[in-house]
Amino acid sequence: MTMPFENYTIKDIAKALNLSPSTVSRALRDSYEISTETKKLVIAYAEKINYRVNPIARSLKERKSYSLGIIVSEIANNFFSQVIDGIESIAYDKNYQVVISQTRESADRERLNVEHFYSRSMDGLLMALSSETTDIQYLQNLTEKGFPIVFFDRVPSEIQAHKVTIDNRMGAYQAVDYLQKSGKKRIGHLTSAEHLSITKERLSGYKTGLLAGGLDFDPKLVKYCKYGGLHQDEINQAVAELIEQDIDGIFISGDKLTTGYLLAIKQNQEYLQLNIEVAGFTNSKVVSLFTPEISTVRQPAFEIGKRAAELLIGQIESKHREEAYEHIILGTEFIAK
Amino acid sequence: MTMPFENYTIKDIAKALNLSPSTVSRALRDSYEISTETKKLVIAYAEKINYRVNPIARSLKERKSYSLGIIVSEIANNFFSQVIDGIESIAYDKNYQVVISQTRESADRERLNVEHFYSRSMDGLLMALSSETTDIQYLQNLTEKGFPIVFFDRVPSEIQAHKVTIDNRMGAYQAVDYLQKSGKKRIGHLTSAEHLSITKERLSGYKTGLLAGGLDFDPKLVKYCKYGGLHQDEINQAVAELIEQDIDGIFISGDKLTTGYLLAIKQNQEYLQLNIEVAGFTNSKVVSLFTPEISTVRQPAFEIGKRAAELLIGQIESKHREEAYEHIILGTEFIAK
DNA sequence: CTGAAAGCGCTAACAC
DNA sequence: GTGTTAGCGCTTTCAG
Repeated sequence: MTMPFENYTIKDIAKALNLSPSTVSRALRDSYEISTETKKLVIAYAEKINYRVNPIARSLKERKSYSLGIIVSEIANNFFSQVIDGIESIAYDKNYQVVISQTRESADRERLNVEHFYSRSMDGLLMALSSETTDIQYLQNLTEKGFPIVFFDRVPSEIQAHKVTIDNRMGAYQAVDYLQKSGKKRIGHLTSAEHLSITKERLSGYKTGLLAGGLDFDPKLVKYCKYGGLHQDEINQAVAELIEQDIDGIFISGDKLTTGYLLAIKQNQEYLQLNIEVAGFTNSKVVSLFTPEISTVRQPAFEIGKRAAELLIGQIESKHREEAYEHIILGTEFIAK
Repeated sequence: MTMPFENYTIKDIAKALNLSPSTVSRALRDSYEISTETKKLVIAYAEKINYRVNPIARSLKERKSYSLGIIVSEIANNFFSQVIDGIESIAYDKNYQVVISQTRESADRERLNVEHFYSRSMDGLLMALSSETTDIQYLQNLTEKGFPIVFFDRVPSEIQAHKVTIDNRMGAYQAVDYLQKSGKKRIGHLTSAEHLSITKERLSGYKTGLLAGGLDFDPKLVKYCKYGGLHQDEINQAVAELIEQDIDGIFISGDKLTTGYLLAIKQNQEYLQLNIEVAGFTNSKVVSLFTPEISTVRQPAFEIGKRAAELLIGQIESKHREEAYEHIILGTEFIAK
C-alpha cells in the first residue's frame, strides 16, 4: 500500500533524473523552454512518486497564496452560508482555497481578521461589513494600496471597489407593498444597525411602500438592532417596543432578525394572538415549516457569492490596477405566504 | 493617516537599528539571549512601523503553518456550523487560523480536500467523514505517518486517533423510548448511510428503545439515506416508503434529515394528516417555530468543537508522538415537544 | 534547451 | 549578547 503522498521536493526529482531543479520546475510548469521529452520524463516521474508542490514555498516566492479570505458576521446564517457556497463553487474551479472567518458583528474582530488575512498573504478578500463597523479608513487604505477586496451585502459607499448587492429598495418595497395591500395600517419595521447600507436602502423601500398605500411614515415604528439580531435579547427588546405601538404588520430586514422575531413572538402567547402579519428577509430553507406563516424576501445568495468571487479573482489575476469598479445589483424574490 | 501595515521585514528593522536580522528575530521572539535593552528597542520600533511577521516565510522555515483544516459535509448545517464555532473559539485563543472545506458528502471531494490541506502544510485536521466514505486507508496512512487528525461525529473505528463523539446509543434510545411511551406502536427510523458509525450506534439505540416498549424490530421500518439528507429527493423517497408501512412515529437520525422529513411531510396534505409523531436529531435553533411540533435530540455541538480543537492542538504541540488516543464521548439532550 | 545561482522572509546552528 | 551564515522549497534571471 503506497502512501498517499510523501514529501518529495523538486530536488528529489532533479537528483533522480539527473537534471537541475530549475529544469524540473520549468517542466512541471510546462514552460516553452523545455523539450517535450524532458517534460514527459519529469511529469511521469512526478506522478509516479506523487509529487506535490509545496504551496508555502511557492507563495513565498511568488507572493501569491491562491487563497481568498471571506469575512462575514456569522456562518450559521442561512444567507451567508449560501453566499459562501457560491464563492466556493467558483474558487474551487479556479484553484483557489477559501478561508472563512467570522466577526460576530464586532468591528474589532473584523479589523483583526482583515489584518490577519492581509499579513497571511491572502490574495484578496470578500467581505460583508459587520453591523458595528463605522470606521472604514483602514479598508480604504488597503484598497487604495491595491489590495483586492470585493464587498457584498453590507458595502461601504465611500470605498472604490467591486461590489455585489441586491436591489434592497425594491425588495423592501415589495414586502411592504404586500403588507399594505393586505390591509395593514400600522406596519412596523425591524432592522439592523442604522448606519449600514442595507439598512438605509431597505428603510427607503419601506417608506416608498407605505407611501404607495397612503400610509404615513412614523419613526416610532422603526426599531434598529445594533447587532443585527445576533443577540436574541436585543430583538426581544425591539419587539416589545414595536408591539406597544400597536402594529398590525411588520417588515423585517434580515435573516437572523426574521427568525429572531418569530422566536420572540412564539415565547409570548399574547403576542402570538395579535396575529401580526410578517414579511421579512430570510434565506432559510425551512420557512414553510414556520408557524405563524410568513412572507419572505429571498436573496440570490449563491449567485451573489459567485459573482463576487468572479470579480475578485478577475481583479487578482488582472495585470493592471482596475480603473473601473463594478457594482453588480441583483434582484430579490418575494414569496407571499 | 498611517497605513494599517506596510510590508516591513526583519531586515528593515535590522538596518534601521543597526542590528543583525537574527538579533531582531530573536528579540521579537523574546529570546533569553537578547539583552533587555535591545529587546525594548526592537519591539518599540517594530510597533512603531507596525511590523508583522510574514507567516508564509515563517511556515516555510518552521514547517508549521498555524492553520487547522476543518472538513465537514456542509457548513449550512446547524450541527456543523455550531461545531465550527466551538473549534474557532479555541483556535482563536491559541492563535491558529481555521480553514473550512466542504465535502458535500462526496468521498472524492473529501480525499481531495484532505490532500489539499495536507500539501498546504496544515498542522492538523478536524473532520467528520462524508456519508459516502468507505475507503479510509489513505487517512490511516496519514495518521500513521504522524499527521494529526481528530475525528468527530462520524468517526472511523479502524483508525487510531483522537475522537470526539456523543453517546449516540443513549440519544437514540431516549428518543425512541419517548415515542414508545407515547403509545406509538410502529416507529420508523429515518437515517443516514448504513456504514457510518453514527448510523450504527443510533440504530442500536433505536432497537433498545423498541425493546423497552416490547416492540419488535422490523427492518422494513428503517430507511437509509445514502447522502445523509443532502438531497431532498432521497428523503422524499424514503418518507414515501415509510408511510406505506403505516408508521405512527418516527425517529430521525440527523439534522438535515429531520428538517428534510418535515418538508416532505408538509408538501403532502395526506401525510400531514397522519399525525406521525416525530423525534429527531437536530441542532436547529428554530425548532420551536416548526409545525408539526417535534421532539428533538440535541448535541452539544459547540462543546464537541471545543474538545476536538483542544485535542488537536494538544497533539500538534506535543513533542512526542501520542501513544494513547482519547475518545471523548459527550451526552445529548432530549427535548420533548 | 538546460544549469547555476540568487533570493523570497524568516530562523537557528555556529561563531565570536 | 550579537553577528554570520546557511537553508526551508520554490521560481527566475542570467549564462551558456
